[in-house]
Amino acid sequence: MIDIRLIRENPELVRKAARDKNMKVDVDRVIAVDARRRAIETEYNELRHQQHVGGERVAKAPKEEKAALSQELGKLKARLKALDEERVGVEAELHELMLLMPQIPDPAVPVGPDASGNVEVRRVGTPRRRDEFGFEFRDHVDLGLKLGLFDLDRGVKLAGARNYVLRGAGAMLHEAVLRFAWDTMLSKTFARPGHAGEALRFEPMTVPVLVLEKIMYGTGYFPLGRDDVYLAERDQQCLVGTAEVPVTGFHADEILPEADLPKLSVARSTCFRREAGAAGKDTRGLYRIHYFDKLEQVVVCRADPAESAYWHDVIVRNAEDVLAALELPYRVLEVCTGDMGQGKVRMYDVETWMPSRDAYSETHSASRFHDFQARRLNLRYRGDDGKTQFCHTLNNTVIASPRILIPLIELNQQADGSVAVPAALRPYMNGVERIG
RNA sequence: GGAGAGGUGGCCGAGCGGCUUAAGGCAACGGUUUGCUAAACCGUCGUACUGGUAAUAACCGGUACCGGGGGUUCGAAUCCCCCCCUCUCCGCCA
Repeated sequence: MIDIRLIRENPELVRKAARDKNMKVDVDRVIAVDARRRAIETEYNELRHQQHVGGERVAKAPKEEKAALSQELGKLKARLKALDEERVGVEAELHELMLLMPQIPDPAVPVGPDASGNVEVRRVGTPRRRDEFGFEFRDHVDLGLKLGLFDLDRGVKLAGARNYVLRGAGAMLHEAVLRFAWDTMLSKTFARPGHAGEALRFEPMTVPVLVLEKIMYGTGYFPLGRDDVYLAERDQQCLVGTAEVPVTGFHADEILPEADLPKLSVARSTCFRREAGAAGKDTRGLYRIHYFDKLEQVVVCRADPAESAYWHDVIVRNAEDVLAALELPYRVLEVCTGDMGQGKVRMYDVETWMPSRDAYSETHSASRFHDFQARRLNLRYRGDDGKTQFCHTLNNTVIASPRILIPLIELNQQADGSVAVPAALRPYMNGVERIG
């Protein structure tokens, strides 16, 4: 959500944001509905005031005058009721329209139509192409099936297309990667800009993966992303596509003391995605699947763009540290306006090299929202000056598996068909150095 | 799932049709007193929208909000209906 005042005072800014983000929004309609809403409210308030004043007169009037006065006031009721009914309709329309308004991207974000407009920021590690292995390259599907790391057919039998079962060393590798990511996150300390002495840590937490719709709206996944979400309609709950949703929503409808900020949280969850718009795309293997596990980092901080930017760098770096420790080549991309999504101010994707795809492919996504989610979630803090403000929110993947197993398996394959376990993961694999 | 009790401001807790934004207490903040701390005393002490003087500052006023929604009434925190949540007991269960 953006501030309605921004639309009233600077509609062109919002129109441009929508254009740049490839979104269709009706700014004029918002302005008109908002004006009507305020007119209704003014009249309604005025009539209610009359009613209150009149009501007091009834209470104090001599008995014989009460009936006449009451009857007189009764005339207000019809108008008030009509006004109230119109207000409900107008507010509902305004709310619906506001849910569609784009967050204004940072001026530094490259303007572009889609993923083709994304800009590479840096590249770390050396990608290895399939013909550079010195033996016959196998992709993760071949390797995984041969080594018994997962079972795709039975995953489909159990749950339909894009489902799978990790087994044996594959299941262990999955857990190892996640547990390694936990430990990496929890071993670090952080300080706010200008507070060098601080030793803030990410707080580990578990969260519900089945949440109420309001949290989906609050984090910006509804209404526009609804098609990609599994619904448990009987209970009016939704399966989350990321722990970002419950973690960011954790303090919804609260006013936090400024001293409690920033809130640094990290949570693992299973993530459920319908992949509604992706029919026929990435159908091979473990790349695009309906469920996976992900460790997610979330930051809730003061409404300060500079601090927000600072934490954005921090969470990108955290992800990079994990990839570097796993010895995986990756690049960081600045995502352009057309590819960044409704609520985001700025966004970086991290793409890890996957030889089978002959490309860097998305494994992480780091987003900065400013107060977009906080407004929807009603997530505020009370500043040291006593004023309440909406927080800023950010999030990034720490690790998502099994997608990350694709480069991990493929890049560590040996001539004999076995897969070497990177040193960082061996402690989490009971010391196993080689699978197969 | 069944039966009962209950949901009021940061917390505790009165109110049970008008004079209640809501007593009282605690916490918090400002001040007086004070060698310091404490105590005592005085004051402040919700959120949002909105009107006026006015700068989105300050002040004065209005409206909404006593779990959520609807109803009765000139008027509802207070009465009625539906829903949600919490607690206790019973049942079931990892």
